[in-house]
Amino acid sequence: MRIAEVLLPLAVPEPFDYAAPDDLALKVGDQVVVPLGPRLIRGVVSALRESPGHNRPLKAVADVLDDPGLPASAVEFVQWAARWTLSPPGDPLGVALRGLRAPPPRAQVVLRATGRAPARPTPARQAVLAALDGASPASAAELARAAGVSSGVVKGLCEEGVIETINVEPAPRFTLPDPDHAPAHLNPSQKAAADVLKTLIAQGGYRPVLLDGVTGSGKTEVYLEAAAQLLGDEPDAQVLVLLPEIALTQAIIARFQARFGAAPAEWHSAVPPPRRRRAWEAVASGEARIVVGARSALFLPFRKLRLLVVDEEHDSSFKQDEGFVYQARDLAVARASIEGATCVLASATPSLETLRNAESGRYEWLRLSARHGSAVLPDIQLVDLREAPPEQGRWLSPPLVEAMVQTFARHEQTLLFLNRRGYAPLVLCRACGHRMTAPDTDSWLVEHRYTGRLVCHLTGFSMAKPAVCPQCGAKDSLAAVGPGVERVEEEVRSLLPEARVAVFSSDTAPDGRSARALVEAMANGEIDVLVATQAAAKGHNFPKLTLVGVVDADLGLRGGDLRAGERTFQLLAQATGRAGRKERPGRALIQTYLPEHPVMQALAAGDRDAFVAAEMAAREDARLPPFGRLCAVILSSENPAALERTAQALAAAIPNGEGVEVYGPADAPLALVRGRRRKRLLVRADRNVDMQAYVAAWLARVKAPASVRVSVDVDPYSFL
DNA sequence: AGCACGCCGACT
DNA sequence: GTCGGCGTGCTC
Repeated sequence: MRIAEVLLPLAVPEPFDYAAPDDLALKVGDQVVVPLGPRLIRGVVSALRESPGHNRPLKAVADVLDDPGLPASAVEFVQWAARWTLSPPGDPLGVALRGLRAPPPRAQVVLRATGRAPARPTPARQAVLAALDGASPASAAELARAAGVSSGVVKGLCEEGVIETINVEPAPRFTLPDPDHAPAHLNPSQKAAADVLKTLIAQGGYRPVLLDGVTGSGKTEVYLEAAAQLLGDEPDAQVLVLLPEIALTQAIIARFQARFGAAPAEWHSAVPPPRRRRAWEAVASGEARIVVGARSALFLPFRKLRLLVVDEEHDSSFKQDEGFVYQARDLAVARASIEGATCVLASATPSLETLRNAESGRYEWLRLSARHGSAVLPDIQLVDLREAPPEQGRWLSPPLVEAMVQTFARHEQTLLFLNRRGYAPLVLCRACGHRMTAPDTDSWLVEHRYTGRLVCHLTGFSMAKPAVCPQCGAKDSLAAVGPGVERVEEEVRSLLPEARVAVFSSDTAPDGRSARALVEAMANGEIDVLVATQAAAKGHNFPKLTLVGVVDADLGLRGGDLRAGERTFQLLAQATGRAGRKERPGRALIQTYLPEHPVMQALAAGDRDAFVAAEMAAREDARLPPFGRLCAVILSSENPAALERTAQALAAAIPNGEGVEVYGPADAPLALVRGRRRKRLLVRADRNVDMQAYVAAWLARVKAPASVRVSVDVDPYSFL
């Protein structure tokens, strides 16, 4: 008999077997309805096999759905992703089917004038016709509101035949990109890279490529031209561009629109569900040729994916840290391999993992040298805060203040970078030393002065700032400790009272529109000093910006995270790269207590290679990524005793294996989150070890009680 | 994810 | 004496 293996969007560890009735003519990727216990649920056929018999009675597949199926390669990718992340296949399957949850957009109706004159042209009726001129309202109520009359007036006009409703095509179709619409003029360095890339794409098959070039060297044009050549040669080919943040999609979509005369499909969580469904179907049918999106776009049902670009590949936002935990950059390489596509990883400061692959020759390495146009890299200086400390209660050192004053006098702009939202990261009682923390958590509450509240940045909890210390009851004893962007803004206002100062953080620019408004104000010179978190560090171009001040360069280095140095280098290189992009030379001042640290030395020298060499040597010594691999096993429970017992049981069951060590159990750095205690074990494995198999075998030995949650994070980035 | 089965508190 | 609380476990 014929057996269908069916993936279900549930937390079950493997596909379930069902009898495949011959009359359904099933194939891999079909969406089917299957019985599960007492109910019927949707699933996707992952394999079909012929079997002489079966070990137990099988239920039969109930039906095939009309919805488009997943291409076989997408099914393979879903299963690969599940194995890689040690997750039930239902997790990636759920992501892959997410676009189908919403109904498709309904046919739209608009009102328009028929041209017939109303029998009695009252003022109200004339107002309606005036409001209709040039507008296309979707309902009588909307038109009535626009005209300032009651909807009865509109209704009367409809009945008289003065206004009619017509059906229009739902959302605009995906227009085909035109590869010859507006070709870019590439400089010699870009052209050389684009030519290699075009050759690789034309050869076909899986090809991983690192596109490596400093900020402003024009990486986007390079992959745009490569995509143009591909779409010219193979009109049915598909291109996916993955971006680390939703905020960056608009800019890239505009670039594609300008280059190809057609907007690409957009895919991320902020796209309304009906439009997402249309995009999903357009990708499945092959109608959408270019997709720009965030990490989950990786799971779309491409028919013929030939080019996959991961832009800003080093960005830690590609790591999904909640729910289904995955690193989209790594999965992108896997998807490209399954699809036989070219995979371009682009960055000015590539991750050490990617650089290692490029150095070893596993990835093609394309380097862009020159900065675009006449711009030069900024002159970068370290400010040793031990020698030039700020005044008591201030955060800007005399050299930085001096530079800001001069810059302001020349009517040029300053960007002060501090990756810390709010006014102060810690509120503590001067009388008893009590630290304000979120309930059931160890994490500090951050003071926000704009809103007068204390906020937990991890859980979103917030409360009004209390008048007395909740611990000892002392009055007016709560002191703000340390700086956030709001506090630096306050300092700038007192230093430069005439300057126009603004703050750019996820608080002042919570959505794309307000972020764009701030970026535009800055670009138009309406702001003299911008105090910003990392929200403004990437992707924006400010021609009149000539001074970048990094308020606390050591911030990212505290906390003992494996990638602290790497991340700090990337972020600061990015932030200092903002200065002097047009003809004016830029300057960057980096405040640090650790001027001799390799990260700071490399930044000051503008020498990425020196930093990478030092960091690589240290990682190799410790056999840490990219020379080894890590996997975190995190236990959490509301019951401390059960947590402790499970941790001990797991520790006792650690299998022996060559080239693998397990550290812990230890309290997780944030040991208490939402009332749950957390413990962590960390696996380190050599690269030639099948780490996933090792961890799976280990966890299978121990049966954790339901009160203890066990979660696995392959290649962890956050050590919280 | 549902949905059932299972042992302990306030009701007709 | 029952109705029902949601902890635990199973679904091909």
